[in-house]
Amino acid sequence: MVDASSVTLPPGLSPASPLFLREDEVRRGIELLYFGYSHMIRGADAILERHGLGRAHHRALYFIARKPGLPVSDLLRLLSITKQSLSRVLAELVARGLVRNEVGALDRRQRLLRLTEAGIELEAELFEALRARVTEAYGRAGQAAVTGFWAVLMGLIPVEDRALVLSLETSRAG
Amino acid sequence: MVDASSVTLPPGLSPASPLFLREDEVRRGIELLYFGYSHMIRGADAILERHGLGRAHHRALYFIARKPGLPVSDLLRLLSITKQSLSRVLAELVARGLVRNEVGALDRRQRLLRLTEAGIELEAELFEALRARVTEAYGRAGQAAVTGFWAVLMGLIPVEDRALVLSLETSRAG
DNA sequence: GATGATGCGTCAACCATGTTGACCCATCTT
DNA sequence: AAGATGGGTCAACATGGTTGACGCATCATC
Repeated sequence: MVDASSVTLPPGLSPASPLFLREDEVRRGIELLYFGYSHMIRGADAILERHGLGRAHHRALYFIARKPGLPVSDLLRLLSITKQSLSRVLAELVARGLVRNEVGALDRRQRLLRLTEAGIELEAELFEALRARVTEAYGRAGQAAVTGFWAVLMGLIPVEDRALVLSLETSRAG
Repeated sequence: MVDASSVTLPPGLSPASPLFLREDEVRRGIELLYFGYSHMIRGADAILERHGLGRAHHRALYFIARKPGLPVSDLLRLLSITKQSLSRVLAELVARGLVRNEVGALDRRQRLLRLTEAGIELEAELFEALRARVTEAYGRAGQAAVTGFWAVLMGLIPVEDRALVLSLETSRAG
């Protein structure tokens, strides 16, 4: 349990009532999730197009940036796609000099993925597009709302998959 | 401003700190949105497959169920796809007897979309799959969290598009 | 009442991104 | 030495999107 102070609501949006498990409230959540997700993702499309890349490339770049040196198998699990599908994306990113491929030190069968300098630069540009939108939404809604946002979303993830998501968190001392 | 009581966090997830606009907190939001959305949507895949339908059909069914009698143009705006793409989906739904097509009363150029009895039944089944997941997440996180969840997501939607989302809300007297 | 704009449907070609299935190689494990 | 695992690759195909061009019925306007 965590104390939440206050949540600022955008105009037209009423707060959850005690009957927040009714069908209408569920549909509202589904719709907001759909539109919110769509718009956030769309925010990077212009940049991607300028570079001749698609959303699949963006997802791969994002996770490689997030976990530099992650093996292909980890990326496969994060993306929930087949290796055939991923290999096409990865091959293009490598060909464009955005991603690099090292042999694993512990297990030489593994291929550890990293962004090149150019890759880091592009991912930063893509991230900035998302960051602008997310911090705007965070800031307007407030700290308490953000905690609630996280809590509901984590609850939508099956328990057995949560460790994977938490594994992305930057470990920080303190 | 709305008072929020308390938010229950899943294990492993810390609440937003006063520094909740930092890069790490933004990335966490992006990731939770990605995984939460993906898993929610995936929850209907088994039903869809049993009926030989895809996610595109699901989206169309969902919005037609939500706004019975909506014109094709509204559905196009909700889905953000081209009419050529939608017409393929719609034609299949009509052929399967899940969606019906009326001529508009005010404007006879419009085609107003409705679910048939079979369509209503299927959509209810699909909705139930999502509802189970969403109410579970809502219930575990708590009412205050849900309000925050909505507030952040609405904030991610560009102001000019929010009316469209709000137009889906069931108007309720009182 | 002709003219133009609008809502919708359709043909065709193409693109992005996913799938299944089969097969191969290098490397790790036992 | 034998088998399991991580990864790459070829090929065929599915899904769901795009652009562009065109046609028709209907509405709105001068």
